Amino acid sequence: MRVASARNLHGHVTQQLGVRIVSGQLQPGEVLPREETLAEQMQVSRTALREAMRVLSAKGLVEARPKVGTRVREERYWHQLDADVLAWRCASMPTTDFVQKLGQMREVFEPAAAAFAAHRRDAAQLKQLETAYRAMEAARNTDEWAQADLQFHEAVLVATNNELMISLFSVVETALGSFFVESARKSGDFKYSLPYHQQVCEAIRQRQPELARDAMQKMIVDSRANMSGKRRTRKSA
Amino acid sequence: MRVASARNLHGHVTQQLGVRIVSGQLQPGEVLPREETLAEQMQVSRTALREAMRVLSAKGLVEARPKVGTRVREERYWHQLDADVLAWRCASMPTTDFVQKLGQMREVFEPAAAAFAAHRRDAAQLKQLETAYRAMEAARNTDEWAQADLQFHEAVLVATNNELMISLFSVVETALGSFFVESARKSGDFKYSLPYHQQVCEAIRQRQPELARDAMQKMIVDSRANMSGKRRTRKSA
DNA sequence: TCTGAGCATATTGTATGATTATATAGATCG
DNA sequence: CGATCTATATAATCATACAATATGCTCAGA
Repeated sequence: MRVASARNLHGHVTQQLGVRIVSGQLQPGEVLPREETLAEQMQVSRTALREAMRVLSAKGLVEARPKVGTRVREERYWHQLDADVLAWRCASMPTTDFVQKLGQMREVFEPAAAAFAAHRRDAAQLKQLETAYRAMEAARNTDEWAQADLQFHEAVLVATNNELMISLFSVVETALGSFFVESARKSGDFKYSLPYHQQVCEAIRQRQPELARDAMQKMIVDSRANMSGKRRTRKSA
Repeated sequence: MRVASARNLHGHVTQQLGVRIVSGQLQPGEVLPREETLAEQMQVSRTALREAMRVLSAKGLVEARPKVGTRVREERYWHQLDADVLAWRCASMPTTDFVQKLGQMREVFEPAAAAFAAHRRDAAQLKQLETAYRAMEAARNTDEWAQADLQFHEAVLVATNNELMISLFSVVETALGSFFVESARKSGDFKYSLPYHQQVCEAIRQRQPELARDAMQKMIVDSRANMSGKRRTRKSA
């Protein structure tokens, strides 16, 4: 998932202001300094500042009106599923509370996605899935594992043939990504969840939605327990 | 959910270009005319055009690079869960296929949301829910019903205390909204789903997640059958 | 002929100043 | 006291100039 590139100047400005808003440094309701002043403060032209504001406005973070100024909107208007908003939030408040909310999202739609995938997958999508699975089997270290794992889950989502779910996965997974690798690193045996993946893969191959759903469900519950520090149950088949 | 207002000039431009891209009139890979030319074609200044481009770029629809120009990105990069992208899509391709995908999303996360709500709701949130339910009971026509229905489902989502789910609901529901009222209008007895709502409400009140999940699930399945034209089964309690 | 460095060029990126539209608050009139 | 009109601050739009940056071409050298 591409995130607001810092390559351009307005990208920098967008990011800076975005973080300041999402982190709470700029409170909702607060009106920002007028364009000219703020541009001067940030050492950029009004053009760059305005383009940044336009983006923040599109993300629901601010609202600009003539005469009154630009004010920070309340949280309920923020586009919480926007990749940038999510990233800024992860950067500024890495509270376990927020990670749990992301985990809840996964827990909700990944098992459902596995079921849909078992319904609708085509041959090419199954092949992608099996390739990812074999890469997980072959992984020699946590990095290889994490990469293959991500591809596996992405393959499941792609096989749903529902681009809305793919997009949701992409957003949530990117936000959770850093925690996954950390989790894998903490775990002594990083391949402990391989049997679950095998079951999911097999169920999708045989077009058995309920089996796929259950296997995915168990995998996530176990993964969650592992992330929260609890010792996993060793499985070998 | 606020959508790109057409109040501002760049809002108009954003919308026009957005629709042209999402509808396929502008194909992925295609490079747009250079800023100066395009601005002239659309009878706006380069400034307004650029601010629109910046927004479209933030939504993943286009990518601009010096010397090469601005090109339409492939669909997999589009932010499919963006409210505007979704709205443009609904406007340009009202195919049943896409409506089904939206319905799948609902089917996945609304029952889960009901279960979470039963877990985590506080007193105020329950009150909101019950208020919405009574409004549904009291509805005298399809418009009142549709409004109360929306408030009911929103109250369930709010009670999850997970702003990511709230946002997802807000986006999906807005896109589906027009189809709901149409569905209610087509149905002779628009209150046929009231018993399901009662069950959901009661389960959340009693903090019984699984009951809430099941009731919501049944409601959605039934609603879906109704929308696809099949005659509903008359229920009275 | 092939290869790579460097230069020319087209396009977006940034900056600045001026003008217009708009919403708020205050003044004025009934 | 209330409604309407006016003044004004701010964002919105426009026009123009200049800077940065990729791309592709040219041309020297092997």
